[in-house]
Amino acid sequence: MDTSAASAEPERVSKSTSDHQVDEAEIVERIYNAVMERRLGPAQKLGENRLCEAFGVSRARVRSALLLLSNQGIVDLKSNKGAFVASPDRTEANEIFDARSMLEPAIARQVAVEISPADLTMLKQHIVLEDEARKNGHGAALIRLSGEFHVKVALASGNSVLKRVVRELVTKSSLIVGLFGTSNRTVCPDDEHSVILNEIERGDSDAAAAHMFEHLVHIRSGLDLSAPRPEKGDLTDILGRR
Amino acid sequence: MDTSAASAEPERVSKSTSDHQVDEAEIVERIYNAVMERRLGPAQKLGENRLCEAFGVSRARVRSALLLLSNQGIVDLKSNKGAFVASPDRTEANEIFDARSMLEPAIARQVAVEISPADLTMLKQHIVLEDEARKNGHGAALIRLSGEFHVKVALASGNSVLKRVVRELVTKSSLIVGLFGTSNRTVCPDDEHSVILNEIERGDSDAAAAHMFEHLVHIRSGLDLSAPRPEKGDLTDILGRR
DNA sequence: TATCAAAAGATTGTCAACCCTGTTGTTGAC
DNA sequence: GTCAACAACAGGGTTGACAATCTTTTGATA
Repeated sequence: MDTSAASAEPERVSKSTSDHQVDEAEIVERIYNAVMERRLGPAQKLGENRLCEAFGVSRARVRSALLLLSNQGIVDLKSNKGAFVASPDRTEANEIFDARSMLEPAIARQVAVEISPADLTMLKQHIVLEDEARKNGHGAALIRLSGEFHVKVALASGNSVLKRVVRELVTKSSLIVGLFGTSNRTVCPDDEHSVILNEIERGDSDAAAAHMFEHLVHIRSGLDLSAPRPEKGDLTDILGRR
Repeated sequence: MDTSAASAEPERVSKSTSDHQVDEAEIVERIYNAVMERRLGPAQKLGENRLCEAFGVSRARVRSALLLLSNQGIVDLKSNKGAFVASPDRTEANEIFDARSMLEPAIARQVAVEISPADLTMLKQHIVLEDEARKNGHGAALIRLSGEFHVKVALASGNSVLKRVVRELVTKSSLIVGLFGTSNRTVCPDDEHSVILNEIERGDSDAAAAHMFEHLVHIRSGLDLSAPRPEKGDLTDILGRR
């Protein structure tokens, strides 16, 4: 009884106004969010038929979406065996955080130099949302919001390419934290986000970049990459079957 | 992009000698290369049926490949109208080069700090290839190699995530240079690559990062941001079986 | 009882045919 | 002569069935 994927179906309005046929992008989006909120865990199987009835679409569409997700490294597509949520190993975890440590401080610096009032408001509101989620004990939402902050900073750079890349990296980071995280506090420590945002608002680009780097170091330090990966995967994969 | 295709690929000798079933990855690869070598120009139409006969595969496979390319921003997928090679506008061009200016100097710096002898050899050999192509007047090859140098530097970082991102950015840059380039010399000026490589070999990380940044500025300065123009060509000739 | 083998069941991979949308060329009215 | 409506065509979008592969169950045998 998994069904941990988004089970809510969009209103099935006949076809008069906005039927809003679910397309690949939406399926990708939903799975993305499910991963971000940890409702989907690493190595979890994504059967095509399950997804079909979950989203109410045909298999072809599900397969397209899975192919896209595979291309982004969010799911592993094993031939004749099916789709599984990606299960990054230590190497990949390090690669992703190395990449983030290269990119995100530079993005924060640029955003601190020049940010539009609208984007600044957006980020401030995001902090409010985070605080509310933290206060109300909405764990899943907080996890997702913590990741989204980084995406929104990239969005504030006005560079859609950067935003896409960061989004991908952040999503994989969610998987990594789920696999290697040592405590629940490791998601995004305390209120570092608001500190960074303050520096962005002040235009202190050096501080913003430095703290973004620090922030990533903190997240990373909450991981235990020495531990062997928990075996959620298929036993046949682990136990050979060669 | 690679997914797990690097693993076992048993020769599927179905009925003929070297039939070699082509999969999505190969179609993507070929179109990638065609774009890198400018055999495919911006806004060029990629009809599904044409591609089918060009590659000798079914439509479903072509559609999967096009979806992947669309997701990477290499082709535009217009509903009920077909697939077209992407035609980046000024905004996107700036975004891509901004992203490259953020990433690639940082990568060059890291590579200069620590590079394996094997990777160093690989880069040196690449420079040799570039020189040969330049000397022998192999324009298309030189164009592709010029882009590939940047990908190989990312590869030398040992970070497959970075490599993927850079590869995507470089490919789009090929489209941009094809659209906005003012002369043939703008591809990758002179021997800046070998200069950068020397600094990497010397371990002069600051110089390597600075020159990589300069190098990107040079490429960018060779662009003239004005209206794009479409091109033509026969797909079967360009993409025909190798 | 444990092990192996074979068949049944389930899931994925592939393909071909059908349907719908957009385009183009023609015709007829103003 | 110009424009609008309509019909024929081409092309992409969708669906369903079928084939190939893997997993599980079942049964026989040592």
